[in-house]
Amino acid sequence: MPPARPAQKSLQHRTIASAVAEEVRRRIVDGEFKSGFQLRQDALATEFGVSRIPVREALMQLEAEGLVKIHPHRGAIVSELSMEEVQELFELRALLEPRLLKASAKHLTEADYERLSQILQEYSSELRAKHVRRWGELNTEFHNVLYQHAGQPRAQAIVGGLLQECDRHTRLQLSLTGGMERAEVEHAELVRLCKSGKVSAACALLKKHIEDVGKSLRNYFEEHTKAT
Amino acid sequence: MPPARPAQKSLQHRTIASAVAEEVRRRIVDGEFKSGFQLRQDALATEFGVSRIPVREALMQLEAEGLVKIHPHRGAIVSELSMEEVQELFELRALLEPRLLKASAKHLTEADYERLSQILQEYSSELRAKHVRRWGELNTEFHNVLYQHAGQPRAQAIVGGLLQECDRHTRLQLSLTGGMERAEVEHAELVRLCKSGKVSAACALLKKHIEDVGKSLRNYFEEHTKAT
DNA sequence: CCAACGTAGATTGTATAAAATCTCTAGTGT
DNA sequence: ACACTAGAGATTTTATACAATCTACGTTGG
Repeated sequence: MPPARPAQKSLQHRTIASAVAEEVRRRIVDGEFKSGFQLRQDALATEFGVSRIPVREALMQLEAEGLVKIHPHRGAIVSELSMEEVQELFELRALLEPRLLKASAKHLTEADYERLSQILQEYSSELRAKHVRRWGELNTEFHNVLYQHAGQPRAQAIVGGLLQECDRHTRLQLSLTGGMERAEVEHAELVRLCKSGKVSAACALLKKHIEDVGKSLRNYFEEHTKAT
Repeated sequence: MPPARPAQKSLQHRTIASAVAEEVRRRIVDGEFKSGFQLRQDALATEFGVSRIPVREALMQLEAEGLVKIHPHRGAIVSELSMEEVQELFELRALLEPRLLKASAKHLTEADYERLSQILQEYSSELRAKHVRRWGELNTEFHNVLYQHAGQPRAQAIVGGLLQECDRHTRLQLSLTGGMERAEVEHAELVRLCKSGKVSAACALLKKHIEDVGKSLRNYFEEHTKAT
């Protein structure tokens, strides 16, 4: 058995590029890299102790996900979305996610419900306020478990990207306005409806849930731009 | 004014990677690279007279568009979609495109209608049968012109990728069953409805159009797998 | 004879270095 | 003073070379 490798940055992945992508993605979603921030290949490569090739590839992957915008010969920045564009993300989610749930709900297994319960429990444990990052991870997994049996891999991939970006832009507002508590009760209700076979009711709730979060975000934005 | 550059492969682009991406994309959409075909970095690099780095980046971009599937350490192949997955693409289009048209229709300018007419005319010129490739290009531009004023850049980007893949899988069937003629008359009708302000009727037609092409493709597929 | 192992060849992934492009500033001429 | 050009520095893009990984086939041992 070879001794554990030096563990460059505690990143163990199939390729260095994917490891870098994961770390940079985390920082963007967590808000460490804010909108408009310039991502310089050299700086990232030096920090991670790798060459610039895998960094470039990581940035390209993140651009495909929409988190980064690359201008040829001018570098990459964390993508800046207008409120209209963020609203569009929520509209697309409200359109796509109920479809996925409708197709997936009846195929959810006992093990799936078990995992969903675990997630809901971890939500309600008191450490939610402390670890906003963990909350986002759980939120993503929650949705992925719900949709995994829809048999619509393309739609699920699209929704995955949308979720990630929505999370990034919702995070601040969520933690300030108590949106997380509300999301929790709605998520629990969602699982209850699915479990009892009321699929169309679950889909309607899901759609409303997404639309409400979007509206809430816009209201928050408008008040704060009017004030200042 | 500098004399036209050597023009390595008559590809003039901002970066070599994007030029390679465009050429490989064309070959995939045109069917020169069929589903499952292995895209070897070295072979492509040699053919284009470039190094493997821009080829790698081109392949990554194509993977983001869904045309290529990359397996780490094992290379890239032209993505193989099951009929179910192709049907999913059409379902997503049927869901998204009417939305885009609804938002964009009322903002279409005189110049836009001019361009749409040009496209329709080139459709009906008799060279359609000869240049299936050109038909696909026109089809893509037709939809892009229609949706450009929707103010939904993300949705339009998604639809752009979907269109490309649908084209690739529809092309053979279209040219054999006379689907192109039918598409032409429906496209013309679509423009007429938009121009006369009947937006919701146009959206309904568009949705039906997309769904019908999907069904037609599935029927064609089922007959040909039963026969053999 | 069959299965597990290991090595050779091919292919991809990464590092290093050179080339191309962009940005910003200083200088030049009108 | 102002616009325009030239060039230096910084950054990205591409080429070349090396390392890591996978695949296939032959070998060995049971």
